[in-house]
Amino acid sequence: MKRNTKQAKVITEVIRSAGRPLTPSEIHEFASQNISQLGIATIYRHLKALCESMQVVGVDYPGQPPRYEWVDGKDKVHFTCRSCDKLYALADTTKNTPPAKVPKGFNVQGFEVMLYGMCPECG
Amino acid sequence: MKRNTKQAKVITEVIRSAGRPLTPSEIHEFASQNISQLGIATIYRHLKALCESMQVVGVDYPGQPPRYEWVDGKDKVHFTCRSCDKLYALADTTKNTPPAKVPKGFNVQGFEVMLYGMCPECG
DNA sequence: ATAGGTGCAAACAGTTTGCATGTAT
DNA sequence: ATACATGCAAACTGTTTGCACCTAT
Repeated sequence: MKRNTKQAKVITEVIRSAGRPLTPSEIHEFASQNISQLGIATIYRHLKALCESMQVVGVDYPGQPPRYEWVDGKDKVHFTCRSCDKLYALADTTKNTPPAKVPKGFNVQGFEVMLYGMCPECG
Repeated sequence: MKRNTKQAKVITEVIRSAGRPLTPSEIHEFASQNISQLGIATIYRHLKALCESMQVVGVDYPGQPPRYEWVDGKDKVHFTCRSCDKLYALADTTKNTPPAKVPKGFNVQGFEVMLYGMCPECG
């Protein structure tokens, strides 16, 4: 994706300004407010490219659709509410230290933490 | 799934003895060695039931197919190799303490850690 | 005997791909 | 001018469902 097209700008901006991980169809929905006729395939093509260039990262949780969020080097901790299924990005309080010891031979380059429980709204 | 059928026994045993998270088609493949004609739908039906009864848990990682593993109260830390894509279940060395602080109002009931990097075979 | 489980095939949802058209460079 | 991106629709993959048959209770 080397060209600075209208679609590229809008899709990137939607993900960057969301503040939380979005599903492909959420991204499509939001970006469509600026570009009618926007095809869902274009979303997937940009997501793939953005993931490969490490600007966007996927966040998966069993039983939920895959989501994607902008990488700012901070949000590696997520919280899923067991009641309302909302997914929150929390500040990384672990200071880039992997929160677990690993056996010899494993070389840890990055990590992700998923917490689950009850969010403030669900109590 | 209240009945103790041949399929239930084999599927449960495959997951329990695998020692690592398996994809639905891996489970199907292994269980088919004992039961020919085993339908993939039966795998999905049992996986759903086992997840609901908390005996099995899903492990998702972006870009990879969903996997399922037996819950033994220990394996909450996983390691994905960026080179060969194998997924390892590591011993939980965090002693059930969530490896991150959360804002007020969030009630953490459980957590999962995903590490990624190079495994001994690739590294 | 009967409620529940199974296999099969069809339906479904999410994602990817082929192709003709459009557009940034 | 040309190589790349887009929209559309068709193809594909993984998962779920409807239904007739089977089996553990």
